[in-house]
Amino acid sequence: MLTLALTLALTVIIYHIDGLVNIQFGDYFEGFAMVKKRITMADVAAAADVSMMSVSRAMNGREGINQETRERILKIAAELDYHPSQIARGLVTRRTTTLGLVMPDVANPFFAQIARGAEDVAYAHDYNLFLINTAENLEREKRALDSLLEKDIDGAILCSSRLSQSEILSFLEKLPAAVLVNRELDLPDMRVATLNVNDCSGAMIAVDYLVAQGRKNIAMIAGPQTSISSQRRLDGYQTGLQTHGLPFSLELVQNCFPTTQSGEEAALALLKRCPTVDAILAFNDLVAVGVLRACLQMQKKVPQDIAIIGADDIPLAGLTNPGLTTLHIDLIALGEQAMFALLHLINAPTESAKTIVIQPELLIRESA
Amino acid sequence: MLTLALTLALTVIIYHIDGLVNIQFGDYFEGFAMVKKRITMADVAAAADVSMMSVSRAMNGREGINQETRERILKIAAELDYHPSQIARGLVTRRTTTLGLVMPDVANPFFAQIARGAEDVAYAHDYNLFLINTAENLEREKRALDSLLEKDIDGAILCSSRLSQSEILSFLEKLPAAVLVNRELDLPDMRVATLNVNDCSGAMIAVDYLVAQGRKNIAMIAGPQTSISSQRRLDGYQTGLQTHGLPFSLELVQNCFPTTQSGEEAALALLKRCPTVDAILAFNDLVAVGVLRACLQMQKKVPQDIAIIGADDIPLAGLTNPGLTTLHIDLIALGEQAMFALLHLINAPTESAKTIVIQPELLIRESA
DNA sequence: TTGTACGCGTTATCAT
DNA sequence: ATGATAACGCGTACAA
Repeated sequence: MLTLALTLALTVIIYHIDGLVNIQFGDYFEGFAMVKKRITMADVAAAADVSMMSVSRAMNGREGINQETRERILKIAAELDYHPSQIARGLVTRRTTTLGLVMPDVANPFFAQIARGAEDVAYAHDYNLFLINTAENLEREKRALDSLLEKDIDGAILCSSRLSQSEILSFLEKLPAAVLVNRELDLPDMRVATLNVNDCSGAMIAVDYLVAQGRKNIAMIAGPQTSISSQRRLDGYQTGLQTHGLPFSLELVQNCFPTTQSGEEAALALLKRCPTVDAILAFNDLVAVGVLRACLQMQKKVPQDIAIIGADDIPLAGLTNPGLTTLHIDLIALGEQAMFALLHLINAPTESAKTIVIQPELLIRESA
Repeated sequence: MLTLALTLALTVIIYHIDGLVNIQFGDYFEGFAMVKKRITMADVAAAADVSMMSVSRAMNGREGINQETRERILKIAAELDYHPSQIARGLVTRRTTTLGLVMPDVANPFFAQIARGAEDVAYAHDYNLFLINTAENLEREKRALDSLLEKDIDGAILCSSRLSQSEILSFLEKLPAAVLVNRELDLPDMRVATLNVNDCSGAMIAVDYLVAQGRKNIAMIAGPQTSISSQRRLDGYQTGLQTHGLPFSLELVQNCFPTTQSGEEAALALLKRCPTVDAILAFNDLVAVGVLRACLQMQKKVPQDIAIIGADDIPLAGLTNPGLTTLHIDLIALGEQAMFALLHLINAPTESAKTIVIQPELLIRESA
């Protein structure tokens, strides 16, 4: 009964294959649901009474076809609502106009902004983007990368990858192109660009500023010890202290996870351990907000008693009270740049690896 | 010279096709870079001295193959690091284990959280997710959906789609399954589930609470007029006022874009127009933060002079000072639920459309 | 300018 | 249990 009722609405196309008459229904079943049949190049060719090659040439804007026939074919294709199967095309061309975007967590505004910028540029160039969350989980990252490879992506952007150098390399060698964000490459590869924030310099600038403001007891809430950018910021912090003849002590450094919650706990611990601290450099803005809350709890006025400087300038940084002084980088632009670099590698291969470094700028609000 | 140097490192595989001897290099060039050759099923079959069908059966865990041979093939496949081409498989099976996630803006924490939840579940079920940003641009949304269709996705989640009902329907009929978030469907379809927040009820609850707190002049900063959820919240707001015998006036409603900036401007305009307002219902938390800033500017104490209630409970809501009282919904869980619903539609088709409604709960912090 | 034959890597069908 | 062959929808190479 069901079948009958549905069948009535079907269009029937009759065409010849190998001398046989084939009757094909316009729609087919998928589970209990009816999916509109996909129009193929053969359908268009039949309707336009030309060969599939002419349709192919017309659709892809290739040479070697009469302008009239091209327009006629295009018109018919549009009428039939024909959309070429990228998957069939990919099988033969080995290009899928599909890219991978791999990051620890899209819910983290830092990465969300990057994703936004990257997707915008990808869209503008007719590429689709696979979103992968690794959740900082190494196994998950590896499995996800394999799945991308199985889908024949043309390239990928890896953000803050946890993979070892050799794991990264073995992934990259199966890919036409890739961009590494927040990660460096030991062995330069002409198919791989790297894009890093100059965290070290940023931290030094922050220390300079704090010293100029008369701060003498500058502490740091660092990120996870595995985080490359945290290591670089710690470096800059130490160097900054040295430059100004300030003593460095491990007591002044507290690690935490890159969350507000964890930042708050770390700051609380730090402030109890070193009550004389008058400035705190935070791993990033999320952590800085945690520090802000800790100060509030400890009845420390910001910036009077304690100055706070964050990093990244996520939107949240401009919304706290007091507003967060932070090391600004344009994250959406960063995402765009990463995608530009990737597309460039894919479409106009260079001879040497590109190394992009982004310089953060101190954005002074109220917290320092 | 270059070619020569590289050629030395290549593995050479010789096999027979149609009686011809074919020599194929282990790697090939893509631009100037060398991509490791993809191992195919034929390679594995040759290495294991079986037919491709046996390899297929072994890899897919199908019946009809000797346990010993299966294990032998699997071992060889692993040694060769063989990964089946999902794209070739998709061409024949019409299933790509690929889904679409369409939203206005991943950089908006509301959607970022949903994306996070959805990706987690998709990953757990071995699906890959295409991320699409529409930027609230109708043309872009349509083009992006077409590109997804061309890539043969198995299904999609559409968040806050701007498409007309007929446009949505014509998209859906080409898809095996879909989930609509923040959007309803006129015509029930067994391949489509809808997932909506009960915004109307949420707004009513908020009004109830404000009235119970003694507020008498409750205004609303609504979202864009095209936003369905804004319309629903406005509905609840009006009904709530009526229930308590409070007068409704268009003067008390101000529309804005769903950003903090725009919310701030709208609140400023509203407060100048109606200085006696003692409570504001905001379209969402982003807007509510804008309202908070406007109050700060106008020297109005929150919640003493003015109470503010937001919506969605994005992470930011818990970080402002004062903390934002808001209509809480678990956004990550929402994303998970949407993805569960989609996978269910794909793998276990139901007979009737599923309509999921999420009930927000008032989360009282300090702003009201 | 247009068309034919074939292959991309896999699964389905039907033999054996 | 295993294999040969034909699709899937398209582009490339070459022929007409």
